[in-house]
Amino acid sequence: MSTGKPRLRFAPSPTGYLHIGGVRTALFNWLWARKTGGTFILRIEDTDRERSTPENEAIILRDMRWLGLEWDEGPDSGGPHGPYRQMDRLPIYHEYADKLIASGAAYRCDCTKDELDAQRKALTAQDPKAQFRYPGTCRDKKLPANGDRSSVLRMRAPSSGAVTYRDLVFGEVTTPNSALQDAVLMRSDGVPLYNLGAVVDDVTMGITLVARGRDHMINTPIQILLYEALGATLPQFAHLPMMLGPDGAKLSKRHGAVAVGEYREKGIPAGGLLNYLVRFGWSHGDEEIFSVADLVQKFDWEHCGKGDGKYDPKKFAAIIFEHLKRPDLTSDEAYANGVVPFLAQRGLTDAPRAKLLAALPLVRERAQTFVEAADALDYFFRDLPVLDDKAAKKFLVADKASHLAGLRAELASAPVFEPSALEAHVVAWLAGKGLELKDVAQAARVAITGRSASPGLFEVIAVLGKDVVLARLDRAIALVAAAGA
RNA sequence: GGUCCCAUCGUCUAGUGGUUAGGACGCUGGCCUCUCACGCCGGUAACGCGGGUUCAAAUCCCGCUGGGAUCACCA
Repeated sequence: MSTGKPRLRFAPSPTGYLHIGGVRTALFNWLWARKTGGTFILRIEDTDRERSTPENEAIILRDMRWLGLEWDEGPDSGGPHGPYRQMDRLPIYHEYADKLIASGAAYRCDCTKDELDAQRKALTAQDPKAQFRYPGTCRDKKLPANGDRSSVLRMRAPSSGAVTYRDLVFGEVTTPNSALQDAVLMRSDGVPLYNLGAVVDDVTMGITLVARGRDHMINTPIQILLYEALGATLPQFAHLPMMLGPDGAKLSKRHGAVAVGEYREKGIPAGGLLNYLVRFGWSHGDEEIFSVADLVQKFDWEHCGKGDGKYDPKKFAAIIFEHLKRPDLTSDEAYANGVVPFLAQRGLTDAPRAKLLAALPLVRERAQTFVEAADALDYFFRDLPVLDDKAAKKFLVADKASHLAGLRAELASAPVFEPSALEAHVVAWLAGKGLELKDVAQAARVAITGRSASPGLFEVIAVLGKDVVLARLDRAIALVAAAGA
């Protein structure tokens, strides 16, 4: 605050895994903090004790790190405005609750939930369309601030007037106070509810810009009233449109993967995931593909859209593929790091780094995920390729035997083991026999890769090296001979 | 139902009074080719409706319709 630099926060609730909708919110906050040289804070809102777990918190932290959305202040790293876990901040909320009571902005209410539920039920029985609102029973009871623990804290909501604020994406938003009611701010057990916890934390942590999902927009007027009651400086607000499922319903598991962890396990690069998410509600002219560094430079609030969007798996796959194809977005080193765990899953734990880096370029434009890349890379790292039955039956046949033997001899005598030279060498030999490349290519491919589809034959041969290729051809020649016998 | 919000191809979007309404994904026709891909060229497809304002409206205003959010001692 004193530095004048923006302070932003992402405040997930550890009641479940990190959801990609949440990531989008985190990303926008993080981008703005990084672009402006501000501070990005991770705050854990764990006041829902029934559903919050330390395991979920650990998952959120792990996934945020995997995404590269590092925080400057947070529950594990600490910072000058901690603690960063709401259940560790209870005394702060109590202090602010007392301030609100003292100023008359809030009061204690000892109506029980059962009483209120009964009233609600009675009302709806009488008029099904009526909406129950707290009748203000305890408004003027002047219950002691720190007395009976069975009382909740309620805000004294104004019934007239209106709250207007300027949203960075939605513009001016006005809500009449008549729509408000005396909302509960703190439970009878002394744990704050969302509106109180968020406001007190945002005030005490010096948050200058609150960017969150549009589903929170309804809370903003209440929170603004609280800021005013506390005499605190208002932050700016930016609400982000919703990301829905392909059918327009709330994005959920039945639409596919929603947990960040699932994307990692499927071999999705983090940068690609972020690229897809940023395009949800933000644009930069016709540009679609961005590195994280691009985004830090280009992101702004002016070009955030207001309309909700639907998640599109096809578009998602296309953006991911783009990141996987382009070395400027996923460097060879990063690609290698990304694919290594999936090679390990196939038992290929000792793939030599140099060979991996040499083989990668052949696979990039053929793999939509690191999982597919590991599959495409498989035969580079086995002594002998796993032969695909159908491919072998079709192409490793008797009438190819002499071609394979001839190819073996040509490769054995090839002066340079480099793709274009190899191709020229082989094509020349074939031409002498009145043959074309396609007459031997598939048989050779199956012999060398075990499959009927692969990157360019000579590129593969060059990466594998002469000894390996000759050995594989020898095995195939032997197989053909055995089958013919 | 109350309150708030939104509305351009199927999807993500560009567009801020004058454009043949652009791009991307998808779908599709073709080219390239040792297989599979990549790539390249082309096609398909949108301003929800109705009123205004204006010489001129996808762009501004109003209404309608449609969609979403929210109305807990969840966040």
